[in-house]
Amino acid sequence: MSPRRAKAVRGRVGDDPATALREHLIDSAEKLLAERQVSAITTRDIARTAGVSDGVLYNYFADKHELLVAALVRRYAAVVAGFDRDLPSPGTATVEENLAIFGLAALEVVAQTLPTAAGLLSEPALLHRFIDEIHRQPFGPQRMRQPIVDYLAGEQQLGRLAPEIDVEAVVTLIMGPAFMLGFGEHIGGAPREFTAARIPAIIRTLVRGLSP
Amino acid sequence: MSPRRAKAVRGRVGDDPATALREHLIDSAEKLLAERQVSAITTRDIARTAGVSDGVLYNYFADKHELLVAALVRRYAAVVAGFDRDLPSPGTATVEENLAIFGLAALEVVAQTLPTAAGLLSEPALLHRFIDEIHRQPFGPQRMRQPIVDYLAGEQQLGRLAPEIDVEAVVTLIMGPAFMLGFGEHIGGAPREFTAARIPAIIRTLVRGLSP
Amino acid sequence: MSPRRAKAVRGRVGDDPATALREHLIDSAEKLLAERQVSAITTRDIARTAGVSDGVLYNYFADKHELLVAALVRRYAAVVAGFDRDLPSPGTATVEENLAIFGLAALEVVAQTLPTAAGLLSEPALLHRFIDEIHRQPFGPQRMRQPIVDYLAGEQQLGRLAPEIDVEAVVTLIMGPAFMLGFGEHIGGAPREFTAARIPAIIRTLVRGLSP
Amino acid sequence: MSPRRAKAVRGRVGDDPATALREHLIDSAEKLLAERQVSAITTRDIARTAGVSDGVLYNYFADKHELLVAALVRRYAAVVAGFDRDLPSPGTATVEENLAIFGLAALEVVAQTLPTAAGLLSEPALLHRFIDEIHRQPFGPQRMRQPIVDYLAGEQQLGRLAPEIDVEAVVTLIMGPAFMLGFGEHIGGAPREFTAARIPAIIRTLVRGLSP
DNA sequence: TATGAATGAGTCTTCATTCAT
DNA sequence: GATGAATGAAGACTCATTCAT
Repeated sequence: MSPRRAKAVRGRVGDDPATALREHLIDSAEKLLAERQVSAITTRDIARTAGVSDGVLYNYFADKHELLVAALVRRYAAVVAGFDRDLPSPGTATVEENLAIFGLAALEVVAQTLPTAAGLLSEPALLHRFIDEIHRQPFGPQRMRQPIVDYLAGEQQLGRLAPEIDVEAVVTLIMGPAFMLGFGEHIGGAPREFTAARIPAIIRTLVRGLSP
Repeated sequence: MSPRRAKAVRGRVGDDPATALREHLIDSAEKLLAERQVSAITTRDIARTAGVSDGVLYNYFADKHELLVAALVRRYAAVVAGFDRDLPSPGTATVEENLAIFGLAALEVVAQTLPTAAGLLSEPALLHRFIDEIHRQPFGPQRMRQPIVDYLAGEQQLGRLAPEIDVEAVVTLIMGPAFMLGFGEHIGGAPREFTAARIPAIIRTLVRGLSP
Repeated sequence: MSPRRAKAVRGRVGDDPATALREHLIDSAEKLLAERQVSAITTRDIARTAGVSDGVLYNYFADKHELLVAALVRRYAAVVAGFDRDLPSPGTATVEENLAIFGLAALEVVAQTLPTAAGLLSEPALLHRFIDEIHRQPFGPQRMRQPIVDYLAGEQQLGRLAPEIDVEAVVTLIMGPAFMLGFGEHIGGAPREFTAARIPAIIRTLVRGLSP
Repeated sequence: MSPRRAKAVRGRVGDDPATALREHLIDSAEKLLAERQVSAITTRDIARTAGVSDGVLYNYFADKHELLVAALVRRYAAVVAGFDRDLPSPGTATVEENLAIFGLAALEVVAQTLPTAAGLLSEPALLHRFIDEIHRQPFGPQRMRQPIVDYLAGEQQLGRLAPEIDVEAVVTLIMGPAFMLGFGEHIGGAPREFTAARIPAIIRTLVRGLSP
């Protein structure tokens, strides 16, 4: 009565059978996204990885890009979720230590995200569809800045941070360096230990300011 | 009797005839690099732009990538040279004003460089050849940091900057945000006026520090 | 317990349940035939239009072509039936007026039939199956000529038409131009008003003959 | 100095080498056009028939349709040229004999043209490009009617044809039946001898008129 | 018997690279 | 050395047909 299921997802349980393969395809695309550039992923690769035939993806997605966008969103969501874990709360430890944790977390995110994001820049059409989709989700670009903003506001209330500080500027001063170091990992091949080791000094400098 | 020269470079003087066409090809590739993504540049485009035949490039370069790497290096050099222009000297104006100028210059560089750099990340083979080449040149990644380092050291000697400051950290705190804002221009379509307007507050926050 | 019927034909009465769906599929295909080229009709289109699943058609027809042939035959029958309506009888009005009516009716038939017939020519296999089928029906190609033949014979008996006339030749002289004008509508985009306006002069010329 | 030529056209002389392959490709497409429906011709077929690689055609034509249009035009031109041969002049033989010759010539043209023309109806995009092109040529649809028009006008001046006759109507009365009989050859498989044998009676009927 | 997802051969088109001239 | 046409491997996408459920 129901149509047959693809071999690849047979035995999979707890799924709506109608969407099991759709999810499986997104999984496969996401997996490929983790190992290579978007531009190097063909529809055939995805089908092979998923263990299904070449044409299936068009039963679930309008075109290749639609599938890739779904995979990119899922990947982005996973990374963002990882970022949230183990972030410090206002009032604990010292501000400097806490901000260093934020910096390291941001570096981690950048390292995981950058290759994909950069590859996306080479595919304007795909990029725009991704942007549109991400803005429709509960996590836009502000999503990752918010935890830092909240933390900083908390510390200001506790008096551990100057009240007149421009919070958004601070966020950029924390994430920007992480961004740049992450780029260096990819472009220059700098190892993580090296880039991570730079964070504390950067944060300390930021906290103390430059004046004599 | 010397061998025939391509029409496109005939009449060019002061060059070793053997390398005139090579340079001309690099010029053409560089021009295209300024207009579009690496991945959108075909060998035919380059030949057309150069006004020469499709096949010549293989007389001077092992393959398309080798030519592109040469063009990327040249482009990088040009951008770096532009960065050097009009940078402030220690002791002039205020430190905050001067650092904002560095920040804006960095943003400019990032904006000009990022699409190309990002495109490069999509082509690992090309990327590595570029990296190898760039490290062989007098300007590695440190090349752009150096002017800021020099400026900061100068201000330290003048006593306008705390002597114990970690100069490298400051450089990252200036270039990192520029980096990130530049990325935002491409990913999010933020206009230059908007990103540039953020620089002063960022620099001010950096100069003052976060402590109450 | 009788086997399940497709949702789309449930509640349909007075049919052999076993053939209800078969007929419904033919209806749907015929509907599509009226809207677009045979070559532009997919099995999926038919299934969607019929409101049934993609696979059913293979329970009733050997393949797509068999279904299409059935639909083509039905469509042809409908068009021919339309042709019969409102044809003039011998002895009424004038012969010239009456033949113009036949000419216009033929033009109408051609206009409705040609795109489909032409599309059929593109698919030899389908064409031959259609031809075989149509010859098995009570209406072959002669079916449409007969009303004209009968009318002409009637007029001959009434003495309004020369008795020595080759009736089959006249039929071709009426339908042929209609055929050609109908083709012109499709190939050249000539509007119906234009082609229809040519019929009277053609008939008049035919009736009068060419001799001085 | 000049680039190599495709194996397939090597040794071909009297051609501009630059266009030899272009012509060869059109030839090959035209050949295929003579044996099967437009819709059944793939780019690969053309390349194979031409004895060249799959991609060449895109060096000479924007796309598949552009090549097919060129082949269609050439084919149409050849048929039209054939039509012109051996047409009778006013004043020779009898009008009836001469018009029969026109009728047979038209039948020949239709027989050669119809399958292709019909196939074209199934491909609207291609059809329109063909129409546009044909209207740009010295032979539009009027091209084949003109010789008949000229002949009829000549006979009118000689007094062998009634002066008040609608010449365009006569042309349609000659070509229309040829059209229809030609269709019958394809649809019904009627042999040429049979269809050709009908022409004289049709012409005789046309010349004499229907009145008693 | 009906379902509709899965299959996979086949289509047009692009482009880096080669090589006869 | 320069030319630029020829090559052919890929890539995204369509759709008639099958078949597990």
